[in-house]
Amino acid sequence: MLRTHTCGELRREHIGQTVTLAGWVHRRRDLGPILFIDLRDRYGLIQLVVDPATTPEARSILESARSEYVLQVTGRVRERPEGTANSNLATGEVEVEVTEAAILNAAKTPPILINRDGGEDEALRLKYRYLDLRRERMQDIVMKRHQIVRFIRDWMSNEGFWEIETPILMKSTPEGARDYLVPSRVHPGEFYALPQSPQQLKQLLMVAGVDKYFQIARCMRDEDLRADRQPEFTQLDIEMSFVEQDDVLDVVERLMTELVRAVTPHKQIQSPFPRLTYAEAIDRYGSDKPDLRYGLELVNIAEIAAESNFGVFTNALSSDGQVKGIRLPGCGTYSRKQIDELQEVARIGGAKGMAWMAIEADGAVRSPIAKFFESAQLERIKDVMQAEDGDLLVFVADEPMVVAASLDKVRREMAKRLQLMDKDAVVFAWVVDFPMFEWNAETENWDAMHHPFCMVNPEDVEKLNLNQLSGVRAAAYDLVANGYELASGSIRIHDRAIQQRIFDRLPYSPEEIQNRFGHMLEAFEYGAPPHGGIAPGIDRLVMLLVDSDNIRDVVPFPKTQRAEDLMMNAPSPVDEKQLRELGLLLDDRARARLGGE
RNA sequence: GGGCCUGUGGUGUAGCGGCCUAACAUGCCACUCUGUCACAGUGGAGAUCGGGGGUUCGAAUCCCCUCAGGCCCGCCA
Repeated sequence: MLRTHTCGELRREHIGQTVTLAGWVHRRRDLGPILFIDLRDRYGLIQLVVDPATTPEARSILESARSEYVLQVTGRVRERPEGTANSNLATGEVEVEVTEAAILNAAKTPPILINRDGGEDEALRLKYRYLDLRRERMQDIVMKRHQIVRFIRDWMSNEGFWEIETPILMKSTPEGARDYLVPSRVHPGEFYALPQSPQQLKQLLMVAGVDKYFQIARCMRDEDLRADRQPEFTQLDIEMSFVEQDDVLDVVERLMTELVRAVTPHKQIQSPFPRLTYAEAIDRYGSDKPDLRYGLELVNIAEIAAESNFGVFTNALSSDGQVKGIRLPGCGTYSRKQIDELQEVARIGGAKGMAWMAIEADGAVRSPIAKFFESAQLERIKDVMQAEDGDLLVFVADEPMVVAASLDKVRREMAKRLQLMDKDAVVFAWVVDFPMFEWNAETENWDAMHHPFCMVNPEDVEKLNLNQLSGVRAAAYDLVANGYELASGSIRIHDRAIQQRIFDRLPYSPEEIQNRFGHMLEAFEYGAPPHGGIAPGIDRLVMLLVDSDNIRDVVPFPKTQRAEDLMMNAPSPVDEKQLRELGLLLDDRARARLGGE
């Protein structure tokens, strides 16, 4: 070893010992003859003192040491002189008097400052990610992520789950997300797909009698990125046999509760987790992943709106639409400009406009649409929305999904502006009873909302038979927390007949079904146990627990919004020879692009 | 595919038609300094303002195109 101790571990009890340390120059304070260096490693900082009076040799070696140089030093740990202790440092009561020093490696001046946090253009941080990761904040996140994953592995193992690896080279499944494809050299013209999730394999493991499976599984989806979405991400993949919905929820609820208490004890969580149906979540919050740290619930004013003379409201209602509003406490003094900004927020959700009523301090209603309402109707609106003097009421009238999406956007934006989110609260909730089918306007077909192996709610089997697909609920559930979808799962179909009835409703021909799912259907004929599972997203969980609102913070080597790795420069062109081996040719568009660069 | 925001010495910002021969902070270099800890002090180097085109007597500043990063819509079973 090049060291006897780490920089962060030295304390009073080491006083008098001769130690050898290795680390990076965090900061250098040259007072002329005497030189102080803060030496840094993963474990912390320690102050080195280099005094030419006692060790002229070491002093001259370290003369050239600059930020981020890698040093090895030997010296005696001693108490700092009276009055010079630094209480900001864990090692602040001691220092190391250097007697021997070696520069293990010099360093160019780094493009980002390791000893100062953030602020740079993120592209620069990503290009020099190995430097960014040296910073205290990033090291804390990397460590926290390790602790979380380690806790999960131990906990799941103790509960009797087996961790089992599944292939990365998989079969393409055209439904769902776009696959990342890997060409086969042995079979030119054929492709593997990287897994979007180990969904089918974990179900097959249940058929195999594994009973309780988990995996810290990497998943890849070739879809566009968001602040909480990377093209590759990590899931805690779970599957269990002979279980019902409550059994799966119970496992995850206990895991999450114990995990948060163990790893981030400063976070407040409530237990048991509240449960909302999908319909209730959409109705009250306009979202299937509501942030329950604050209220600002959606209120239906259809009854009153229907009696008004406001055409936008009455027209929406007469064409199966809704009229809903949100009460924004204390925002009655919003200026025209502030309201316009909010309208822009509502438009992002698809609304064509946003009506508003400001309640003045004396209770009077100030609103461009007030003239379409009788004063008794205005009072009823104030009443159902529980409006108080000084509030602002905003309304959207449109088809239900647009009302939900717009008011969800407004609700989230206002929670931010009014600072209603408690940073140290993690409010988990279960969203249950998801619809089984989703109308796809583009293909004009019904798609499986979760996936086609998802169990139908037994109460809705009759609707399935009658082909009333919009009302069929699935035994599918999500775990949400602070406005994020944290996990998604379902009880699966183990009954071949019901499975067939689901496939009958989906836009697949018998040949397609055989081709895509034949192996699953065949497996299910050999005694598949009733089973179900769920998959919490590790990245989002870490985000939540380290107070980050960006997934790139919690992924050591993330990709940009255009799915590039700025450090490695991936993706990149490959040799003609590699393409030939795989039987691949670039088309004109691809060649023009590469030639033009 | 679309909307919005950002891009000025190494880094972060200011400047938003002529006062810019581009300012400030920090970092970097040199010198002084024996108890600092974001050391201090003095001096110095360093950017033609993401790139291209245009408008103008004059462009970092206005317009168009383009590149890069971000947020969002679509997409994400």
